[in-house]
Parts: sequence; C-alpha cells; structure tokens
Amino acid sequence: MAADDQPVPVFPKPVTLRDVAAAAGVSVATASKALNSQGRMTAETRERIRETARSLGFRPNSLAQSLLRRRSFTVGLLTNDTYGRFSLPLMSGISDALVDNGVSVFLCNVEEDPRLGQLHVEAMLDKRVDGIIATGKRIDRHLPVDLSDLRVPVIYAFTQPDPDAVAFVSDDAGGARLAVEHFCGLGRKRIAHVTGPASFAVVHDRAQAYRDVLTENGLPAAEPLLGAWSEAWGHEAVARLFDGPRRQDGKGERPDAVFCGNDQIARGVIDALRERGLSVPGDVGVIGFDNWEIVAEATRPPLTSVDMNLAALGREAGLTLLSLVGGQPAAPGIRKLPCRLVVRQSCGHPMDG
Amino acid sequence: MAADDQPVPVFPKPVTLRDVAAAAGVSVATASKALNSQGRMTAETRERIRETARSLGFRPNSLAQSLLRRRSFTVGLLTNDTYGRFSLPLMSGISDALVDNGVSVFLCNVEEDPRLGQLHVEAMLDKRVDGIIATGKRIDRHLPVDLSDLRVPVIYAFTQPDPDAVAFVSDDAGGARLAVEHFCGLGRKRIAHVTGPASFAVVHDRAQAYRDVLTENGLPAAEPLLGAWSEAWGHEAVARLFDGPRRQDGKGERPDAVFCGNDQIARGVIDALRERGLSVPGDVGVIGFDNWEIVAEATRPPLTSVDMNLAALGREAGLTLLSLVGGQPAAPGIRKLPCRLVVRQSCGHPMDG
DNA sequence: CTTAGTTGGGAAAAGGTTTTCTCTTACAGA
DNA sequence: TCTGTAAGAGAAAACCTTTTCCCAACTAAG
Repeated sequence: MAADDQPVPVFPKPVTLRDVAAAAGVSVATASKALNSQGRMTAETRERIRETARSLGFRPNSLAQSLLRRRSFTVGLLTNDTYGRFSLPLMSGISDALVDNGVSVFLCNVEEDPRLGQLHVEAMLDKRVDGIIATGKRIDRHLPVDLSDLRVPVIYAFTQPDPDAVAFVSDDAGGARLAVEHFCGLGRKRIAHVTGPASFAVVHDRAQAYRDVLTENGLPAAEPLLGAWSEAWGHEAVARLFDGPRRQDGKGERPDAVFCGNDQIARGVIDALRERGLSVPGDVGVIGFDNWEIVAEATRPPLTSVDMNLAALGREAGLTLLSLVGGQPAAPGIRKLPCRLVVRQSCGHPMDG
Repeated sequence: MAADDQPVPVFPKPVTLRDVAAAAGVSVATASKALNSQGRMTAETRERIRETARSLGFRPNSLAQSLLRRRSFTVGLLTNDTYGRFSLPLMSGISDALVDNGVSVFLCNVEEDPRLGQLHVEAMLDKRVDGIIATGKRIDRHLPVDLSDLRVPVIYAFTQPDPDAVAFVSDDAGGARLAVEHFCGLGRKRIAHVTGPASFAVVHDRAQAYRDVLTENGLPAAEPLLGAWSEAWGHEAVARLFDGPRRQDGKGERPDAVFCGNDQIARGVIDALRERGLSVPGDVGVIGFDNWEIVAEATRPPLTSVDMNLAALGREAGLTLLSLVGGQPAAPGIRKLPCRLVVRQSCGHPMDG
C-alpha cells in the first residue's frame, strides 16, 4: 500500500472534560460545576480545576452541550441570491446581529430550486438550528421553499413572506417619497420618474408614492417610464424625455429632475444628459435608488440616492429571530423599515424663485 | 403576569429514534440498524420500521450523530470581505462544492479584527467543524487570524496563506498574459497598461507579465501606469496617454490598445476615449480585468475582460478541503488556477497589415 | 450524646444515536 | 436426543456535557 506511506497530518484529539477531571483528580461532575460556576466547592478546588482546564486547553464540545440543552446557538440563513448587492449588506447585518450574540450562521444558497431548498431546510432542521432567516434578492418573490409549520421560528427579510409570518422589508414607497419630496423642497417643478419593469412590485409602490407626492405638491403628474434596471434604459429614457418634439400644452416640457428606480438607470441618465450638453444638477437634478456606492460615487457628479438601510434591516431581523428563539412572542406581519436619502451632488441646491 | 397571556407559538417536540422503536415494537438498536441498512433482520421487520419512521416523520438528530461519529459534516468559511464582488462568486463556489457533498457551511465574517477572528475560529472548533476555509478580498493579505496548528484541516482561497498550507489563488500573471497576447494576436502594436496602486501584489504580477509578453513579441515596453482601482483613474490615465505632447522618439506615440487592471478603470478609459472622439475598438482596443459582468456589459461597447474563474476556484478549494477531511493527503503549496479571457466587443477584430 | 444542618464532592441520568457484544430461538445434521 | 450454527433482535457502551440527587463528614445546637 504505497498510498499509506504518505505523511498524513494527524490531528490531536480534543481534550475532554473527563481529561480535565482526571488531571485535577476530581469527578467530571465537579469539573463541570467548577467551570460553569455551579455547585458548591472550595475556592481552591474550583480554581485548581480551572487552572487545569486552562493548561490543558480544554474547550467544551458544543455538540454535546447543544444535545443536552436542546439549543444549538446556530441559525440557518436561506438565500436565493449569490451575486447580490442587496443580499450582501443584508446578510452582513443579520450575521453581525447573530454573531454578536454568540450564535453561528449556516449559509444556504437555495438558488431557485425547490428540491435544493427542501434539502437545505431539512439539513438545517437535522442540525437543530434554533431558527431560520429567509432572505431573497426580490422583495416580491417567494423563496422556493416551504417554511410554514417548521418546528423552529422563521423570519423573512427582504423576501416575500408566508402569511402570518414575521417579515422585514424596506419601505420603498417611503424611500421614493424621500427622493421626490427632496426635489420638491429644492424647487424642482417637472420631476420625471424612470424606473424598472412592471413585473416588480416595488416599481408600482415607488411610482405611486411618486404620483402622490407630486399631487400633494400641486405639480404636474407625469407617467413614470417603465423599462429595465440598466444603464442602457437610462440612456433611452433620456432620449424619450428630452429628444421628443416640444408640445405647447404644458405637458411635454423638459423635466428639471429625474428620479430613477436604481443607480444604474441613474448612471445612464446622467451620462445621457451630459452627452446632450445638459448639466447635472444645474439643468436637471438626478436621484437614484439603492445607494450602490461603487456606482453612486463613480457618476459625475456623484449621485444622490435612496439607501434601503439593508444592513440595519438585517440586523433587526437577526435580533427579532433571537428574541423569538428566546421565547418572546412577536406579532406576525410585515414591518417596513425606513429608507434614507444619501445626498451627494446630483440633485443640486435649492433653486431661486 | 400579563406577558404570559400572549399566545406563544409552541413547537412540537422532534420525534426520536426511541419513538420510532417504541411505535414499531422493537429496540432502538434494531430501529437504528433498520434505518441505516446495517445488521441482520427480516426484510419485513426492516420495512416495517422504515415505514413507521416515515409516518412519524422521523429525522435523526445530527448533533447526536456528529457527537458519536466525531464528524459534523460542517465546515467553517472565514472571510474578511462582506461587500465583495470577489468573495461572492468564490463563496458561492465553495458552498456549492460542499453542499453537493452534504456538508453545511458556517459563515464567519472576521472583518479586520483579530479578536473577532480568534473568537470565530474557537466557536467553529467548539462546534466541531470538520475543516476551515479561509477566504479574503485580497490575495496578498492575511486574514487577521492564526490558523496554524488547528486540529482540523485548513484551506486558503484567494487570500495570503500560512507557510506549508494548501492554498488556491488565481493566476493573475497568466490572466494578464491572456489579455496582452490577445492584443498582440489582433495586431495591436502600442499596448498600454493602466492599473491599480503599487500596494497590491497583483499589480506587479500583472505588470511583469505585461512587460514579458511585449518583449516576447518585440513590441515597445511602455511603463505601466499605476493609480487607483477607479473609473476616475481611468479617465486621468487616458488624459496622460492621449493628451500629452507627441514626442518624436517613438515613445509617446498614442496607444492603440489599453489593458486595464480592472473593469472600472476600463470603464473610465472607454468613456474618456469616447469623449475624445476616439473609437473603441476602432482606434483603441480595451481589455479589463475581473469580468464584473454588470460593469463589463454596461460599457459601450461591451468590455472584453479577464475572468479569474473565482467560482471554479472556490469549488476546487471546497473539494480539496473535503478530500483533506476524508484523510487524503494534499501537498502544501500555492496552486494557481488559470484565468480566462471573456471576449466582448471592446478589443476588436484582427487588424489589417 | 443525639439531632439538625451545612459543606464538599461524587454517582447517575439525560440528551439521541451508533455499534459491538450477547442472548435466544430455530433449524440442520449426527 | 444432542450438538453446532446461523439468524434475529436486544442490552449496553460510547460520544461529551450538564444537572439532579445523594452521601459522607463535619459543625453547631440542644
């Protein structure tokens, strides 16, 4: 057996409580109590055991502890977004909240595959996770898994929840209000809205908020332009808004502000405006959505954008799951967390007159 | 106690092997053997027990299994990159490889904090992970953790490894060769290199490969332009390359190709070239690095770029860890995995004459 | 001297599974 | 009828820790 001749690294056996007890000359029960500040014994005995444990490098086996306590201090994080700039800050926030509380996170990518999802959920349950957080790349789509009637608490974050579940999402309408009201406050009068495809629920939420704010401010209600989430669509939308023939009925006047459905569209809009010799924010103000910093800071000028506070949302979701796991009740329902406007230079200062 | 009046959801107790055995009228030992295709028993007994288990919805407790087998089918994934477009495909590849083999992944973000790192590693060890994968956002930086002399195998992926460790990184020099040789093959003669700051090891690796290929092809060796990883630097570099006074010594001639250190620089370069009325790829070919699709596909024209195959790298790392865990030896050292060139439209077709 | 109480510490069960060993029964062969 | 063997199934140990219960010894009170 030539293969057996290879030097295989051999890993030392972990030291167990039994080892500590033997080394300290006590029973495992006493050793356990000494290390956990339980039971009664002389201070010397306790300290001696602790010192022995330290010197042996003893670390309790979490598996055994979990088995006994019926609590694994582990939660499952389900997502269908691998590449996402949304799920990243979200997951980061969730993870931080949990880890700060001594809870580890199982990461599970379920793609769009229900079989894979089922598999993962069962694996997590088998590993006795204390709870599950479901996360997605779209707020209006279900994960391809059934999380109802699980034997652990479930929280939904930035994904379509089951009815009667506890869920956290961003307040997209509120975010849109922030942007449009900011334009209004700056004195912009003809505010356009260029956004993504109609198949996204947020497109309608934001568009409605856009209309509402315009109405409230007595401004002309233009119809939002629905397209794609891409720079190219930003270019095309500018062509439609600015290259058409001017009409005399008041409509059709050139916008002096564009509220965009995401930062890529906004990037396209800004570039297209510059190509037409229009200055941003001088002639036209632009606000994006998502606050994807790498894009928002690369536009010229840097882009004002709505931030969905996804890290904070994740943190909130994580903490809520923890309290659920701890036995605290939480009212089912969807909690919308506020967005915030990150003002850079693309929206300009208050206008005269 | 008003708080106690709230309806607290009560989760059903998991059904154990003991329950199954009792329901089937056999001992737990027999039940276990029936479900694991071990031991000897009549086919009927086996099937009856299995049916009972199915109907009860029995799922074995992984904690108990892991405790006994001394193998948890769990690995820890350490990273210091939360927002990264590098670590995402990498982690995705790692995760896929592991999950395909029935292994779950603990996600641990250690930031840059050695205390946090230490904490995480200990937590993972306590939870008896079978192995650890260390991942970073920079190939030339250590994670802030000490992973030597652990009692489990460790693999490094896209981060600076300890000596004598097993590590996977991308072959940046090879990737650069791919790009520059592609330009040479297309007949470009004056190839510039615009890249990131000198503090990155890959900048030098790629720059050296760039020089080597030029020399091999008998082309003039221009000094790479080192700057930042940003679009703005792409703009500035074009200004330096194309706006300076023409010199008569052969040097200083305008480049007909620019190999960029990442896609953002390339984006800046392309935009700046267009602003100067130069056509891409007609007058100047451009190749980027990273193949960050959302950028590469948004440039006009779409950007040819070097892809580091990070998902494949991650997959390879995951599989290697698994074989290490399985007792297969692996030679220590750094394995460089090849990049590939994704050709889009920014580098053009072969030139005449 | 007895009784009650306290103190220091150990034995054992529990958590859920796997595996080895042992035991009982049945059956074939002598 | 007796012996040997194989099949089928259970008992128990093991994994490691925590916790409850118990015991022995000692002290203080009556």
